[in-house]
Amino acid sequence: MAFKRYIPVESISELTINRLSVYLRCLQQLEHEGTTTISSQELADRFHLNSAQIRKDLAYFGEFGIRGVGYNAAQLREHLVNILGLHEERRVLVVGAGNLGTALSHYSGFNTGGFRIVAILDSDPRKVGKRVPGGLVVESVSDLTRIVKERKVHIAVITVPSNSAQKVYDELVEAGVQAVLNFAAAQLKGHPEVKLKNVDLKIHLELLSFFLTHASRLASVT
Amino acid sequence: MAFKRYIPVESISELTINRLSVYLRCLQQLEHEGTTTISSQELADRFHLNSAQIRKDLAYFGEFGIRGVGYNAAQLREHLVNILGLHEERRVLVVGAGNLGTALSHYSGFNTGGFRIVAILDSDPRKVGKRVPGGLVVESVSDLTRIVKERKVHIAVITVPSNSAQKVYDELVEAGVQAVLNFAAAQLKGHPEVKLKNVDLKIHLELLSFFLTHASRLASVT
DNA sequence: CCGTGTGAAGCTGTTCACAGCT
DNA sequence: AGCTGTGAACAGCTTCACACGG
Repeated sequence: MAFKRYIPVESISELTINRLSVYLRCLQQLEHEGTTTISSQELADRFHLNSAQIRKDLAYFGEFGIRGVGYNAAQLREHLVNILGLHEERRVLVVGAGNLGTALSHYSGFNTGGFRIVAILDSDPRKVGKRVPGGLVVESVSDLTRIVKERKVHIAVITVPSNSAQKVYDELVEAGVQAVLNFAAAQLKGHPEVKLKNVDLKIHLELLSFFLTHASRLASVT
Repeated sequence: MAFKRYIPVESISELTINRLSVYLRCLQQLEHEGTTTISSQELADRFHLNSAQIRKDLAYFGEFGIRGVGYNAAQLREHLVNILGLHEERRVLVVGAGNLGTALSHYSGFNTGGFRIVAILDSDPRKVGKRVPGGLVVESVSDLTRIVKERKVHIAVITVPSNSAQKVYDELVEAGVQAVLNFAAAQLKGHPEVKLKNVDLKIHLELLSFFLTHASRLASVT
């Protein structure tokens, strides 16, 4: 572990972790622009963040700045990569070769910066054997357990219809994946030892719809 | 407006609105199973929510329950549809016919329950004119303004590369869209009168990576 | 008697403001 | 002199617990 951890991980909020990802993106952009040193205030002004919050978020993991100066951009980026565990390759399996699964399997964000999609599965025999954009060939969901074990899958992404999501989830856990990202609108249950993150894309549209309906004066967010 | 609003919309948190979407999904499932009446406690047990929070969230918008009994599932669903503004059709435009844009344009969640994708645009002449799964034909981004006006687009979804996101966003605002859902990893700025929601899919993978790295004892989350 | 609706309490997350280091 | 790191104040969100109405 390249950084000192000051407090137990369990007590760090997901909000903080998500912001670390944001800071990482900001630093990558700044470095790309040639910035070498940046203060929390500059970072905040540039990306509409709060400087105290940046300092507090970082303080959970160590002292990365120099008082009176600021942070070394490259160094801080490296620290964030380590904190987020992006220095080691994470092998990702996509289950469900529908629209979303196919898109994610060759979405650049899912094949860079520490992540690599190692397989895409589907239960539909007509899809199995077809090559998806990005180069992977769809494999059968009946080989799920074998593939998870052989390719040492860390993270599984579920993009199957909601009525088969629970079954897939149970198989994934049984096969030994360590974390699951679920895009199906289903309430998955039963395995507290595997980190599960549910993402509902429709919720964002419904939020916007709410604001359109009630807009007297609107405000930007996120 | 079919419901009474008790407090100003501006003071209702996005967290509450997002939960209303969740409650709506739960009710749809319950109705599908034949449930007609449900208490906040049952709803909470069934979907791992907090009953007081359900009641409080609903209380922002009216009194929908019957004391001593609970809520009528169909009625409450209808109220939520009204609150979220899903009773009127929302016309959605997707800008960017890459992997994600194409997937979203025929993702069922984006073409049901009040939403309808009316066009998908791209700047690449090789993509323009091609039919994407779902039936839409890719149109040129140079027709953006005309399409937004003619088809009365309410919501735009940005799935273009991050370096062209700001340009697209500015054009969309200029053309008169009312809300924007941005999937590009870019800090969009300049138009507080248009509701903007940023979604970063990679952030979820990075969160999972963090937990894999630091897992001593893991916990499930949403 | 039971479950909603809601003030009040408790908790979590954010921001302030400054001591301390460079 | 200036910016980090951080306790303390503040704000916002969640949960409790019970009065009230059906």
